[in-house]
Formats: sequence, C-alpha cells, structure tokens
Amino acid sequence: MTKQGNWLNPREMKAWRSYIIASRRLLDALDSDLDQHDLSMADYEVLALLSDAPERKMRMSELAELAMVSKSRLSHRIKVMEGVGWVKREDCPLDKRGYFAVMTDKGFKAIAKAAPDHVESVRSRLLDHLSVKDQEEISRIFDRVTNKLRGQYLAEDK
Amino acid sequence: MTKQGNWLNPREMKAWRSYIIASRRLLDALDSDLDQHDLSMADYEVLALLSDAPERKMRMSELAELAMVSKSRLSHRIKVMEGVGWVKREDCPLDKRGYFAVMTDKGFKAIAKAAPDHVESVRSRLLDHLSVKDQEEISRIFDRVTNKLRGQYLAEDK
DNA sequence: ATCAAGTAGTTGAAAATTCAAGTAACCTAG
DNA sequence: CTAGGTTACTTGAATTTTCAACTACTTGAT
Repeated sequence: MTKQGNWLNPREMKAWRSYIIASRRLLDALDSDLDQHDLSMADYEVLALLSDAPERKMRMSELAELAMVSKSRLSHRIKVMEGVGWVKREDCPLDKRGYFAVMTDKGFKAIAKAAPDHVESVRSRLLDHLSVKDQEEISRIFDRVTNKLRGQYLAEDK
Repeated sequence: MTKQGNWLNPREMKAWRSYIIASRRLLDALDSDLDQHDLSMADYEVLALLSDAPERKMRMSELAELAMVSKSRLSHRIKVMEGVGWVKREDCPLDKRGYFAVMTDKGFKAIAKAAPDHVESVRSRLLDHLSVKDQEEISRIFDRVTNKLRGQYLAEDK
C-alpha cells in the first residue's frame, strides 16, 4: 500500500495547498455564519435531511449515513436537538431495534429560518466566485474524487 | 448582509454538493490514513511547519496562525505533544510573554516517518485522480476563493 | 515615568467528538 | 426452534475542541 519516495512536484503541491487552505477557511466561515442560528454545518445538514424526508422523519442509521456522521455522534447530537425541541425520537414498529428521528414544527421553523442565510453564505463565500465553467469543473472533478474514494473504501475492507 | 430569496439553481447545487461531499470523505480518509502514525491532519500540519522552520522552532502565535488553529487549541495540542516528547517549549528572550515551540529529534523522526505515507495518501486519495489541467484549475479556483475569503474577513471586522 | 490598551500565551471548565462496550432485536443455517 | 452472528442504536468515559477568563509582558501616548 505504500509505494514511496514520490514527493509532490510543485504543481501538485500547489493544487493540494490551494485546495486545503481554501477549504479550511471556507468551512470555518460557513460555520461561523451559522452561529447566529445556533447551528453547526453538521447539525444543519442533519436538519436539512430530515426536513426533506417524507413525514420529516428518518431512521437513525439512514440519517447518520446520509449526513456522513457516526451513529454515536448522531445519537449524541439528536439528544441535544431533542433537548432544544427540534426533533423527537419515535420507535420503529417494523424493527424494534430501530428509531426514527422526527423533526418537530419547532425544528422545521428553525431550519426554515436558517436556510436562506446559509444559502446566501454559500453563495457569498464560494459560488459567487465561480464562473459557470468553474462550477462544472468542480462538479466533474469532485464527483470523480468521491467515486474513487468510495471504490477505495470498499476495496480496503468491509 | 442578507440578500435573500435566492435559492441555488441546479448547477450551483450540484457544484456545492459535489465539493462538500468529496471534501468530507477526502479529509476523513486522509485522517484515518494518519492514524497508524498517531497523528491527525491538524497535528501533522503543526509538526510539518515546525520541521520546516529554522532551527525547527517557531513562536506559538506564528505557528497557530500558519496552522490555522486557535492559540488555545495549539496550546493544548502542544502540551500533549510535549508529553509524547515531540516538542519542547522554550521561552523567548526578546519578548518575555512569548514562547517557542521547538521540535525534538524524536518529533522530527516521527514526522519524517509519517510524511511519505501522508504524501502517498494525498496522492492516492486525490492527486492521482486529477489531470494536470485539473490541478491547475483547482489552484486557480481555490486561490481565488481564499483571496475573497480573506477580503471578507478583513472587511467584516478586525 | 506612568498608565491604558493591546499582545502572547495559558488555563480550566464546558461542549463536542470519538472510542469501546453494552443491550436488544433480527436473521439464518442447521 | 435455537445458537451464533449481525444490525441498530445508546451509553459513559476518554479525548479533543471551544470558550471565556486570566496573567504577564509590551507598547504607545501623555
């Protein structure tokens, strides 16, 4: 797995650093833009997924998978969102091990309030600086990266 | 600051989602590749910066800034790295408030050992899937994003 | 010289995240 | 129908990160 001795050439190094630095700054900015709504990007994503789901409810596992967080983390997070009154748990009749996370009206209002600001934030921090061509390049390139990563993940073990 | 009502069109949405999903997976993969060396990306970055610095030492503030982490976080992190014997603190004679973080030989060995694997990881997870053209696009696009973010940051307040 | 404000860095507590178990239910081969 | 393995999720403890002081020093204006 470790074919060594291959340092990055200047072009590669540049691409890597440009990407990683912009990404760290960008994610920080987006996160701090969400502060005013008492949300993090991760929580936003969870609520956004829930709000789009049929009946605004989703199995914990599915939610964890789509939001790309661990089950444990989701579990903890849902507990605090439950405390705030944004979601409830509901047990699943078909599989008694399972639970649904169900968004409350209050939760829906919270995300409906945050969403326009978040969209504006994504725009002003990122999209506004990309031409149509750039956007297409980004989609193409990062879709490929995701596909490769998925392949590697599957190949590596489970 | 909130010019509203502007949802993302499909192209924008696609670019945003492709980027964010790939990035989350990529960063996760890189981080877990570093596990074998008992390092996180953030710690790796700190050590890499130190190892490149003259005398392998750097002022805490400068290190925090370049590594893009808070002073507090760096302080805590350096404390654990000190515990492992990778760095030491040394006080700065010119400014008695200040400290240097100094990389030890042991720390240097640790990062020298991790570096080739990390580079290979960045390659296999990202760079290998980018053409030369792609790399140039990435550099161009994300440099612009960083510049805009810097500008916004300055404009917003401090 | 003095004092107010700013800078460098640390600290401890609180919040978030990860990690390793743990519980309960489901599934399947015999 | 049942033992063994897997799946769904939670939990508590450990680690990490953030947050809000706090100390000590420096700087600059008077």
